[in-house]
Amino acid sequence: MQDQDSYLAGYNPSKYPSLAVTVDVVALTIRDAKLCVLLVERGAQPFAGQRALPGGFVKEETLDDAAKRELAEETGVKPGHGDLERVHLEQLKTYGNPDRDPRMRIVSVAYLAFAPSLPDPTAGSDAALAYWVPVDEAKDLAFDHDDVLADGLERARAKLEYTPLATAFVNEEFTIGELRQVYASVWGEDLHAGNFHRKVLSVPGFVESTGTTTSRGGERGGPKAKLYRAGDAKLLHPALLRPTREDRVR
Amino acid sequence: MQDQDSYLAGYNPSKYPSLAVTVDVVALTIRDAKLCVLLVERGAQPFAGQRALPGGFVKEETLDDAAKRELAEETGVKPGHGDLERVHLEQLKTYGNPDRDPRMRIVSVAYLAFAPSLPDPTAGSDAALAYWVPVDEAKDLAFDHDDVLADGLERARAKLEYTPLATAFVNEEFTIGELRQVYASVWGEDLHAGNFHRKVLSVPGFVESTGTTTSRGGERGGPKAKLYRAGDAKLLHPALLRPTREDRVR
DNA sequence: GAAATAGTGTCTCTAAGACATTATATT
DNA sequence: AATATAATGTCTTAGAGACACTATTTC
Repeated sequence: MQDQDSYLAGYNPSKYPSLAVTVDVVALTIRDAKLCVLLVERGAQPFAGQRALPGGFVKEETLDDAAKRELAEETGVKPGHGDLERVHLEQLKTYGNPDRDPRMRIVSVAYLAFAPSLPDPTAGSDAALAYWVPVDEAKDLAFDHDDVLADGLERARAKLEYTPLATAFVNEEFTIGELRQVYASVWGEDLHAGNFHRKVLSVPGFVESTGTTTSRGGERGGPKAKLYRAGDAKLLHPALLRPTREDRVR
Repeated sequence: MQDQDSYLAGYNPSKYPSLAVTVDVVALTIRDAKLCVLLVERGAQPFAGQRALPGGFVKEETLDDAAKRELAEETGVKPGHGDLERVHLEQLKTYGNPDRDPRMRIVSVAYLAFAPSLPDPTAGSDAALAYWVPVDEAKDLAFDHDDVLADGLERARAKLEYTPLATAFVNEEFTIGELRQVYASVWGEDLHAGNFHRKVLSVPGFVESTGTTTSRGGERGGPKAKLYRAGDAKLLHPALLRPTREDRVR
């Protein structure tokens, strides 16, 4: 065996088979009350015609910056643009099985992004073949991206429970109903409107009132709703737990 | 911009500065009621004389296997040995800042290991300079390992709340008091014995009774304790939350 | 008016935590 | 005997969820 010291001192890069590090991004947004993921279409082998998560090589930059850059490139939204400022980005997991890419060894650091509804990438960007796909239609992705997406979805579902990240899916000002729709879309099950409302307002720092209301009621009736913005809490306490499902526990 | 397809097709490894992928392991155990981490001593520059997390280059193997191998090498416990079978290992986070190693770009995939008390590495292994250190004495580590350790500790503390992983720190058969000591050591605060006892037994699948008891009572008195083993739950429901601290929330 | 939604009220049940108590073992 | 620990009991309070209800808005 070698300790960290000796293997670093004796390392000669040319002795090792070449290896690359990429970032892949599971970018999630909500469109039409459905949770959607950003996918790109592959043109060439391997996996030609299949869809994949957006990603690319890591350059002379931090991993976080590489993920930000890839997301900006694929969505066609320039960094610095207001829309991207509000995107939450966090590292998800790293995938490095030797056979995950048939051509060479590629270690991919996956990121998870939560975004409010963003413009369609195809409109006015150089990301010709990127688009938002409802997550339940995102199957048979290239490489091991089915696994990456599944891990990203589970992380997103769990994070809604104990962090205020649901606010990353809505506009800066939002109604409690819109927030509830985020939970329903991500968790895939409806929540009781009354209880949800009371619960959200009772968690310290989750949301704070703007003092204003929407200019009109719901599309099919209902009163004007009060508007809120994200509060200063980093963790929800007490948490907002998913309806218990026995099969998640064992 | 490039989509994943074109950059892979056009990639020529020799064009890029060389880059290596390593795994580093935050291996935690409990010794003397204190949470300890496995560290190795560095002999050469950079960071000579400082301590670091055990780790090494990823070979022709999965990342998980690389972490298992490194842990076995540094602890001097052979894979296949009973002790290592019970070690819980999970991926923690990947660290890839361009300047984290002064010599070349190294992307390190950190792993987190929970182990029952293992033999001292120095005794009878080739890991001459590895030893267990109480986590509050593990400061000024080499590279960015202070950050890695901090992330690992926070992950461990959080995981005790909603998973049965505390059982990975104790023997196959254990008493409720031993389990409580794990929580106290990892969280750094004492727990109320009576309430903890009732709580653990009330969570379905957390522990199951062996029907036996310890052969003698506590060192300083007290009745023989019933023995338990880990149950089949993968998640604790309801969770065993840390005593609330306001500063964790904002 | 019919229908939908916002927001509140009420009730029940579970669970957390403070604290007390009993039993059993050790030195 | 003194002390420590295991295990259980009791009480209070917070919170989750079911459900009802009112008010307000749209079509």
